Amino acid sequence: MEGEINLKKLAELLNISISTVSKALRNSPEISKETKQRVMELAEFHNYIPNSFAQKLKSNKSQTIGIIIPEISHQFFTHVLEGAVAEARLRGYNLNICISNESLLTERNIVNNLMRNHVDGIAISLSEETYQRDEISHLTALLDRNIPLVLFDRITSNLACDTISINDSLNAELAIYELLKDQRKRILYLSGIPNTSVDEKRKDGYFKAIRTKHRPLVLEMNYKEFDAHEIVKFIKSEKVDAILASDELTAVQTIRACKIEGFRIPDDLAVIGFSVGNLGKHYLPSLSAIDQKGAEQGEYAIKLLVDRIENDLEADPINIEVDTNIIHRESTLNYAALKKIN
Amino acid sequence: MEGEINLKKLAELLNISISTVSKALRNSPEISKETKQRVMELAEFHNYIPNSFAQKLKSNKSQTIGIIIPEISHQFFTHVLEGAVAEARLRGYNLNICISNESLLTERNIVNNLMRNHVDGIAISLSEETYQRDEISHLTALLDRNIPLVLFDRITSNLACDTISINDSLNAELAIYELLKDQRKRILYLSGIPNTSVDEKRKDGYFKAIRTKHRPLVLEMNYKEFDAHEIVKFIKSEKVDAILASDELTAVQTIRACKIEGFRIPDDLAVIGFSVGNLGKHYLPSLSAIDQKGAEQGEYAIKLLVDRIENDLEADPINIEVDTNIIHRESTLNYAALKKIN
DNA sequence: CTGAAAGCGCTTACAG
DNA sequence: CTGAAAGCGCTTACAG
Repeated sequence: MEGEINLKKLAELLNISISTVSKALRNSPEISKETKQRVMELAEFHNYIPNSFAQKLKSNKSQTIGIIIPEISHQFFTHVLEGAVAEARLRGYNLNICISNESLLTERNIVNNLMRNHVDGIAISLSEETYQRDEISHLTALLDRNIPLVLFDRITSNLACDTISINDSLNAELAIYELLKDQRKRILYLSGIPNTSVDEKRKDGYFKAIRTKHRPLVLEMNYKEFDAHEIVKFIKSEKVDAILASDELTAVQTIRACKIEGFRIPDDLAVIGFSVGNLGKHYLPSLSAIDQKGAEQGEYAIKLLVDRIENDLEADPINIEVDTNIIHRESTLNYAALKKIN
Repeated sequence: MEGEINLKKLAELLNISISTVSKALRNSPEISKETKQRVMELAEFHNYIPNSFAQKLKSNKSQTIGIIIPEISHQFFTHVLEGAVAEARLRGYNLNICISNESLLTERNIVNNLMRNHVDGIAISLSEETYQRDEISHLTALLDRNIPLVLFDRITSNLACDTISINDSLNAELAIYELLKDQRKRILYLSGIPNTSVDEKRKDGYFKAIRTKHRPLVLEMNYKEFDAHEIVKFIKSEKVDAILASDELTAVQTIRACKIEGFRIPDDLAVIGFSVGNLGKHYLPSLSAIDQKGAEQGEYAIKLLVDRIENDLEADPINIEVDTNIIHRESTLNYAALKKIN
């Protein structure tokens, strides 16, 4: 046998037509039992795999969904992938996982590439650069071509498409209320992922909650350029006694810096961060955190997309808000209480 | 304009033949400058994107590489992805990222799917189940079809294909020598990822180094079912004074459990773990670790694969061992020394 | 320099 | 129940 086995070769070997082989393999009711069996057996024997390019060319459907995440350092996005992978398998779609590395150019190239590959739909969490520059023509191009698009987590309201997110603003607000209830008076919002929709919303929620009570304190410091010295200086000079951090990496790096300086967590300084991952879960003290429901966001993104693809939805964009909650852990309990728990 | 734009429609609009349009777009020297320009302009105007299915059907090349990782909780594998993504982009290949979730069945489905999609090559780190049951027929099937295959990190010698790895055994050995030099006498090898090639090799290295000096101590405990109580009990009863952990999650969970029990790290207990990620880097104490060079492994895997695909290599399998080293951090230094460093 | 024709490997409406 | 034929959208050897 030279080259790959295909329908033509199977047909020749069986002395029947290509059409019959094709129909037999697809278990068409047109074909007799005996023929089907002969065909199936030979196909099995030769390990026949249909050429998907030919099938896709014919059907013009790729049975593939593209998912674009902006980065992969925060475990949140790996949770999203886990949810998306599971749901895609369930629904019988391939998942094409892409990473934009927070770059608009890369994101654009990815989208073009996915279009060239005729994906049936795309789920995306916007890159920092895309959001900051509000350059979304590569995404409107998708909508123009009627390719279903779902934004998750890092979204924008400038696109008429489905979205999945948590209520970032409300969750920040609730976190601040908890800290206020604990008599914290100098509460800092520490922004480690500037230029993202979620950061802005979290900041908004913080402002809303804090304004009635105290003067707001905001510090912006990208988690990639975390400066332990600067953060400690700020906390000391502003007498910060609690922090709401925009993300897990920022929260944990802050706890570390402060513990080295002799701060007791949570006694001297309480910390809550957005996102639950291994980093915060296993830290000592473990990090109190707002669960962003990564797996659910990934799962719902695929669900929505498949429903759109298969035309099970109304035309109007759907905006899903995933329910969430605060996980209370050691970084907001005091050690006395902790002793009793463990 | 109804439906998608394609060569035929462009040709009609321009009143020239499909062949000429095709050649013009591929910038063929056969075509005149003027024609090329007319074609390019119209294509641009209509946002023409060639149908990749048709192109791939014709060329029988997908320009795509599949990469399969077993899980995504350990940051090591996200490092691999980062390296692979960058190298694939550089070489002009698409990367199809897949996750087997440590399941043989899933891994097999992924491989079949990648085959159906005619990927030009596959890079894989074996799932736990695949390795444990030594069920590799889905991978030999690739070799039978002359589809280039590269194993990375979690490899097996039962496949005649290229491999990328670090010297797990030697690195474990060296780590133990360091602990011995520090006068540690009761050194435990803590295995959090049982049934993987890397775990076995690390254990081998541990045995090799420890045997001449002390009685070996091995404890197997999957990182997913980490039991703080049990580990502490073991450490106390065996008077363990140092640990080599097979992975970062296991190492960090152990440090946490022991610190809560009052152990001073590293004074009472020194810890080294395989793999460098944010978890160990930001911990307090930060985790001394063997760098598994995730990004390099991903990068080399793609490099090798592309070289194979483009026939730039000899037939014999190539086994690359990536150089690595121990990152000395706080979990193996004592705090007095640490004070001076910071 | 341009174009007609064959072919990549499938699927399916149609004929028998 | 089986098969001949057209077509999915490209590329390219060949003819002019």
